[in-house]
Amino acid sequence: MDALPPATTTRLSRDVIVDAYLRIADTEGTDDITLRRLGAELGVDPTAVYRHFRDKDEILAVASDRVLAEAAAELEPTGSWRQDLRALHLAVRRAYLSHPKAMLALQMHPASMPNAERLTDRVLGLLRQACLSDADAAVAYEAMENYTVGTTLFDAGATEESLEGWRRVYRSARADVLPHLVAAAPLLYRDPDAAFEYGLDLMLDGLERGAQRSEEERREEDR
Amino acid sequence: MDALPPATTTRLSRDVIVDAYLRIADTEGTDDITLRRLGAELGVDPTAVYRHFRDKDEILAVASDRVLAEAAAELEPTGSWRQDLRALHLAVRRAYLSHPKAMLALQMHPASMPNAERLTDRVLGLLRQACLSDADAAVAYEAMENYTVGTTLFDAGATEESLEGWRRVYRSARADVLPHLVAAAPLLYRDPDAAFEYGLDLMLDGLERGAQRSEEERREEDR
DNA sequence: ACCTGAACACCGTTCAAGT
DNA sequence: ACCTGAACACCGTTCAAGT
Repeated sequence: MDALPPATTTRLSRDVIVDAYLRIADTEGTDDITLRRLGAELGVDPTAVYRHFRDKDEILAVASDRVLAEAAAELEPTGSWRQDLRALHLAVRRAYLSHPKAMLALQMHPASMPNAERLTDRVLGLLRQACLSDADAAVAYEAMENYTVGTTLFDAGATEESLEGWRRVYRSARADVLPHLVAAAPLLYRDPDAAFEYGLDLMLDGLERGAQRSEEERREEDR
Repeated sequence: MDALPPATTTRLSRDVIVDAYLRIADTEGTDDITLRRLGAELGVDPTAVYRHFRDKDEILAVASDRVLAEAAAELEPTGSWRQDLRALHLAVRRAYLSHPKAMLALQMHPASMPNAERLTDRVLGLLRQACLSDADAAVAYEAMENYTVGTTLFDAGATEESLEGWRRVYRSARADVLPHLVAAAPLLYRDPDAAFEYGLDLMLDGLERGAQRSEEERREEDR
């Protein structure tokens, strides 16, 4: 047998670095982490990570793929494409809410990320189940993904103060020229999750309507 | 008559600064502009703008409001809430595509921006026209706004290379485990505008379905 | 083969000094 | 009252040097 390297010596590796990044994000409540902070957590020079990753974005992208694995693990197919699409996008939203910066890096830098790809494959499969053509499924995937990612990145950046700030600004607008705005002010930004689900259901309604039409056309042809 | 200051002496002002910012953005094709670049354009020390704005974000927010004014000017109400909502969000998307960084600043820092408020008021009015309750109109506004802003900010950051990068990554996935992904690869990200419109129409379909239901319920009560 | 550490090229922003 | 300019406190990243 060859002599193994001492097990206690935790040497740097991609996994160790990503672990540290996620650990800081979880304990510190933000995933906007500098390489200097990451180096301190690892007890290593801030620039040491460049031996294992091309740049900072690559660290974030790999971290986000691991977060998506946890999101995917919660999901159990029900057989209803509508329910499954809904649950999947809610899970993705939760992942993005906890690690927005990491997700943004993944989105912007194309790379083979196994868990992200598995989720994308599932969405495309569910859209096909909803009677969409291949071309429509691709476009619908883009629309739903952009909706989920975009909305959630904003919600992750918002604070209770900033939301209250908008309500205050709108409330003090001139009611004679902007009546709808002033009336809606107290109702706005009360529950970002509810707003997200409302929009998601709107899109699912639209898809269902399309699916029903396809169904009708098929019966039309049959008789 | 009082003596006027010499008209040729273009002194710094909020308008002059915002003008310069938009001029650089338009000629340079990006609105990610440093204060040093802005100072050079104005022929002034980079820090001089702090006499007129609290910070950089305030400059961007004011600039974005002016861009929204141009977007709003194109719009002519047709009487159909669906058509008007559609045209409005397409116009907002165009504004965000040309000045994404500025729009992000507006979104994140609550402030009274007249043109942004006018557009918000119009959206809320159109949603009420679609038979939505005040509470639903507020939530639907949030959903549509987040969809438009989020999607467009991503599209603004994407390049033909990054989109092609995603297609390549997906194409080279294992077809036996991710069949939908591999099949969809050549169809994806072909036309971001089309994907945006597809998702927007999906949401409008959902709203119309809700409007029809409200209509039916009213007739139900009548008899 | 892997990590260190000084250094670089940028940022936005502050503040005392000028006029 | 308004602008200057040096300086500060940060970034991500490079690269020659160490071991």
